[in-house]
Amino acid sequence: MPPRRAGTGVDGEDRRRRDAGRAAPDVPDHRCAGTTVTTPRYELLPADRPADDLEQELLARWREERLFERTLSERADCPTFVFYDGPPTANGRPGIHHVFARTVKDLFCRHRTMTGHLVPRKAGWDTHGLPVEIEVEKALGLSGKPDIEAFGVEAFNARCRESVWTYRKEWERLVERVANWMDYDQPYVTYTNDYIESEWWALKTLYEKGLLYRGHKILPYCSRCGTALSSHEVAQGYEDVEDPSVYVALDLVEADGGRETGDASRRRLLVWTTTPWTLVSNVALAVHADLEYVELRKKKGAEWTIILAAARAMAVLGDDYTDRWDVVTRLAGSDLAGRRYRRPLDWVPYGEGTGDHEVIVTADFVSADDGSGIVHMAPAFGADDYATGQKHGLVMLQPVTGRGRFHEEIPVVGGMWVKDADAHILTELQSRDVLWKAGTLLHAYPHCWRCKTPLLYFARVSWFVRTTQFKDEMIARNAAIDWHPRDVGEGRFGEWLKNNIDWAISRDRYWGTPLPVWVNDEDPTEVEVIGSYAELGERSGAPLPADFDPHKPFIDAYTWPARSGTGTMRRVPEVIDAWFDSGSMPFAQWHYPFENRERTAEQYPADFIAEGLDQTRGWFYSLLAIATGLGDALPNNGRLERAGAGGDGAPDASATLPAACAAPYRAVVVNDLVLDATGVKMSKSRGNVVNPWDVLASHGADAVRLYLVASSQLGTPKLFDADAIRDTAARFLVTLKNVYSGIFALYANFGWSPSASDPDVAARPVLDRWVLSRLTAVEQGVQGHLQAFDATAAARLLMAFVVDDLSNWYVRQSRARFYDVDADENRAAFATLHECLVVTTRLLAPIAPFITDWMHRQLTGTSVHLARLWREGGPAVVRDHGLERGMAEVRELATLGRAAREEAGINVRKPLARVVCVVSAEAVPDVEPLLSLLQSELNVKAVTLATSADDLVTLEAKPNFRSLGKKFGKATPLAAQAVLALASDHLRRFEHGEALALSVEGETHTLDAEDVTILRRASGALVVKEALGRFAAIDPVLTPALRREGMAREIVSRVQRLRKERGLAVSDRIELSIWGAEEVQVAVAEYEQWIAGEVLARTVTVGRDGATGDHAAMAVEIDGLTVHVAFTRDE
RNA sequence: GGGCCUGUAGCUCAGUUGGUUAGAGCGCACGCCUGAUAAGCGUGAGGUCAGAGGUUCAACUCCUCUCAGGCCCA
Repeated sequence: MPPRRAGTGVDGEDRRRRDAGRAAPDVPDHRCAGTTVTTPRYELLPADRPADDLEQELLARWREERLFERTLSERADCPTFVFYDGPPTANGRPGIHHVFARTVKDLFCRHRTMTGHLVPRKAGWDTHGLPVEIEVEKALGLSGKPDIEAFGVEAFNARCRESVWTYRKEWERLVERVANWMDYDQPYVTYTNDYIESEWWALKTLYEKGLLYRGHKILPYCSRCGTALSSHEVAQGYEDVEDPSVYVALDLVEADGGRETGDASRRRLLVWTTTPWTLVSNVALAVHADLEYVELRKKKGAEWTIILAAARAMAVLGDDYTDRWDVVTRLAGSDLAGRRYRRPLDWVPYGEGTGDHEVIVTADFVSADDGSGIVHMAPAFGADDYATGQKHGLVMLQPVTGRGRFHEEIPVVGGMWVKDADAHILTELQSRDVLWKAGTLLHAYPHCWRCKTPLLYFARVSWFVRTTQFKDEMIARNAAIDWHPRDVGEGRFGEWLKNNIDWAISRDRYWGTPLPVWVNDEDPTEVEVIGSYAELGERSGAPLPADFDPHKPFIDAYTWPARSGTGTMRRVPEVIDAWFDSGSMPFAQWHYPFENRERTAEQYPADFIAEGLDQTRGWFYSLLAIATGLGDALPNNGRLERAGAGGDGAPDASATLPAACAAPYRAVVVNDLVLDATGVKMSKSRGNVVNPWDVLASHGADAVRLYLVASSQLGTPKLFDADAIRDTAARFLVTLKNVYSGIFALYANFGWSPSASDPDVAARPVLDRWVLSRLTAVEQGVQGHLQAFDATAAARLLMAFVVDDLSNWYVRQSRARFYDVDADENRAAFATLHECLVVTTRLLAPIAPFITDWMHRQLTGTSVHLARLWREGGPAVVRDHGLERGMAEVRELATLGRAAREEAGINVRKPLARVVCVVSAEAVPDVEPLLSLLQSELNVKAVTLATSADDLVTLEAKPNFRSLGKKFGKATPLAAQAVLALASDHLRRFEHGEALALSVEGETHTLDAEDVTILRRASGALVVKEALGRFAAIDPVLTPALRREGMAREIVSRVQRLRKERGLAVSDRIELSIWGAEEVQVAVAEYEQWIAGEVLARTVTVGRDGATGDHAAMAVEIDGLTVHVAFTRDE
C-alpha cells in the first residue's frame, strides 16, 4: 500500500484527524516565540536574512577556525593536485571579471580537495612592467622617459615598488569575500631578489642553449616620450587621421647604374607610400612574384613607360585609363626581381659593404589590395621592411634620431621632426621629377595613448628568445594540453604558435627584472650572461652587499674588466618583459634551482590553471615558451619523446610519454570576458562597469559565483546582468534554503535525527527510493562534469535536481510525511531528505561555498569543506533505472492529466472518477507500480493503464527514420508513409510477434521492432491530452458524490484562506458555521469531520441558525452556488 | 586584411555520432495553493534554428559563401 499523502481528499482523512489532535501545540511557530516547546537542533534560516550577513558570519568563522589551512593539513598525505595561480597585477582595482576568474580557479581547487587531493595554492603578484610605471608617472606628474630620468631612476623605482601594493588590501579583501581560498601569507612576488635570481638562471640557461640573442625589432615608438610602446598600448591609441598618399615614379636602371638610354626607353616603377619621410631611407622595392604587372605607355605626349600591378591600374590611373594608355608588355613580378632602380632621394650615404640596395625583391606580403603593387622598402621603419631586409641582405639606413628628427647633416630636412618633413620632401621629389601623384588618405593610425603623438615604427636593438627554434616542440606540447574550451588551444593558440616569431624580451624601461647581460663596451661581441648573484659577486670581484637590490639603477653599477683584456663589461640597459616574470613562476616561485629542488619537482607541471582569454598570448604562452626553451633544465620536463621507444610493451607507438613531460600545465580552463547586460564591453568611459562590492553586498558571493558559473559556458563572453542574479542563482538558493528550513529543519526539530531506527533504503517508500536513485545519478553526473572541468554543466544538473526532483516532486509528494516524526514512513522521509541535502550541499560546495557550509554544518555538524565529495563507501543507493524511467513517465502523464483538466475546466480540487493513461508497451512495467502517485497528483479515484487490448485504444505506428533509412535508403520517405498507414490490427499482431514486411518501390524489407514505434491513441468521449506516444484521458463526468467531495474541499480551501486573512495563527482553533444551498449543506454534513480536522474547527455547524459571533463571515461563490462561512476563534 | 569564436522563443541559454511535434529557465497570460507563505505550484501562448546555396532519402547539426556581433592580431 502506498504511503498516504497530503491533498488526496478523503484518502488523507484519518491522518489529518490525527494531526488535528496533536498538531496545534506542537507546530513550531518561530514568529510566536512563546509557543516553542522544543529547542531546535537544526537552526532555521530566516528567509529575510541577507546573504551578505550569513556570509560574513561564515567568513569570520572560517578565519577563526583557520579552515582553509585545515583543508590542506588534513590532506597532507593525499596525492597532490598542482595548481598555479596566474599572478594579477596588484596595480589596479579588482573588478567583476576578476571575481569570475577567481571563482573558476577556486571552484576546481575546492572540488579536487573534496575528491581527496592536497591542493596547495600559492598566490602570486605580478609586480613589474609598464602599467606600474605608467601609474607612477601619473602620480608623480611625469610624462615620458626624459622626465623619469630627471626625477631619478632610483627614486622612481622605489615609487614603483610601493605602488604595486596600492590596491593590495582591496584585492585581498575581495579575494577573501568571494571565498577564493588562496595562500596569501606566502605569495610569490616577482620583484623579489629570489624570484629575479631564478629568472637570471633561466635566461642564462637559454643563453647557453643558444636561445638568447641580440637583434633588431621594429617597434611602435613614441618619439616625444622616447619610448617603445607595447601592443596593448598601441591598440588603445588608434585614431583616424589624414596622411599623405603619395605615388612616386622611380627609374628602372641598367646594371651599370645608368639610366636606360634615352627618354624613349625610360621605364618608371610606380611606388606608393603614406610616409614620404621614409623615402629618405628607401633601399629596395618589393613586388609579389606571382602578381601580374603591366608596362604602359601614354598615348600622347610621353615616350617613357610606367610599370605597376595590372590589378591596380584602374585604381591608380582612373577607370578610363585604357583611353589614355597603351599596354606595352605584361610581366610577372618574378621578372622584375633582381632589377635595379634609382632611389628617390640620395641624401643618406650607404657606407662601405653594408648590404645590397636599390634592388627589386619579391615578398609575399605584397598584394594588389592597395597602392601600386610595388612596395617601397625602408628596413629601419617597418616590420615587413625589416624582415625583407634581413632576408635579402639589404642595407639599413637610419637617418632619424631617437627624438624622431632627421640628423642635422641630412640636406633639406636636417633637424626636422619626420612628420613635419613630409611637405619638404614632396617639394624635393617634385623638383627631382619623381613625384607622380600626391594626395591624402584617411585611415586609422596608431598614436601614443599618452601624448597623442603619431607613433613611428623604428628598428630598435632588442634581445630575443629564439622561440622559433623550438616552435614545433611547443606545438607538440600544446597538443597534450587539455584545453577548455577546446578550440582556444587548437585554434586561437595553435594558430598563433604556428606563426610564432622570436620573443623580444627586452624592454627599454626602468621597473623590471634587469636583463643579466653584460657587454664589453669596446667590443660588443663579447657578452657574458650572469645566472646567479654568486656569479655576479664573483665576476664583479666583491661579495654582494646584504641589501643588494638587482633593480636599476643599482645593478648598472656592477662592471668589471673584460676577459679579453680590453674594455669594460657593462650591463645592457634593458629590463625584461614582465611576461617573462610570470611565465617563470613554476620555478621562480620556489627560487629554483637555488632552493626547493624537490618542492619544484613535486609542483611541476601544473595539473590545472585557469585564466581569462586575454592570457592566450600572455601567460599561457610565456609558461609554455619558457618551459619548452628550458627543457630538461626543469624537473619532469624532458623533451617530448615517442612512447614505445625503449618502453616495455607500450602498445601505441604514436602515443606520447606521460603528460609530465609535455606542457607546464596539463589542463587549462579559459574564461571569456565579462560584458555588461547588453553585451557591451565594460569601460569607465561608458559608465557600465559593475562594482563587485555592490553586487556582492546585494546578492552574496554564493549567488554571484553560481550565476557566473551557471548562466553560460565559462568560455563564452559573459553578459553580466545583476538583475538576472536574483532571478536565477539567488532564486535557486532560496528554494534550497526553503527545502532545508521550511521542510526539513522545521519538522525534524520535533524529534527526528539520523539513527539506526530509520528504515533501510530498501524498506522506504518508492518515492524515496526514486529520489535517492536520482541523487546518485546527479552525484555521478556532477562529479563527472567537474572532473572534466565543465562547471556549467555541473551547476545546471544540480540546480535542476534540487528544483525539479527534490523540491517540486519529492517534497511536494511527500509533504505530509514530514508532519510527524515517529512512524517509519516519517523517519524514512526525514532520512531521505537529509541524505539528499547532505549530498547536494557537498556537490554544490565548490561553487557556492557559504550556504552549503552553513547547511552542511547543521545537517552533519561538520564543515562541508572538510568533507569528501563522495558518500562514505560510495553512493548508498544503486541506481534504479526502471524506477527513474517509470517516474519520468508518470510525471509526463501528470502534466498531460493536468492539461486535460485545464482543458475540461475542472480544477484539481475536484475529484474525478478516473483517468485512463497510455504509455509505450516497454514502459508499462516501470509505470504500473507508480500509478497511485498519479492518482493523488491528479486527484482521481482511479488510474488505469490502458493496454492494446482495450477498445479504448487504437494503435498507430510512428516510423523510426534512423533505422528505416538504413534499410530503405532513398525510399525512406515512402516507407515512412507506409508505416504511418499501418492499421491498428496489423500493429497489434506485429506487437505479438507476427512478421511484418513492407514493400516500397519493389523493395521488400521485414520490419524489426526498432523500425516502428507503436503509439496508443485513445478513442471515446474522454478529454485527452497526448504527447510523444503518451496520453492521459480524464473522465470529466462529475457525479453527485464527486461534487459533494469537491465542495467539501472547496470549502476547506476558502476557510483556510479566510483564517489567514483574519490573521489567525496556524494553531488557533475555531468554531465554524457554514450555510448555503441545499447541496452545500449536504456536502458539509457528509464531510463534517474531515473539514473540522482540516481547518482545526472544534465544532462545525451546518446552517445559518447556528452561526456564532461575527468574527469572520463571508459569502463565496463555489460552482455557481453561494456559500456562507463564519467562524470565531476559540479562546 | 588575417586567425578564432558566436548567431536557436521577448531575454539568458540547452540541443548527443545528421533521423521528422527543436527544449529549459526568466518574462508574459491564465489559473492553483495558503502547514516552505517577504514562499510554493500548474497550464498556456511565443521559434522562417541569422541569410543563401550545396551534400544527403533526411540538415539546427556536415560543406561553401554572405550578413551581423565579439575577441585577438596586422
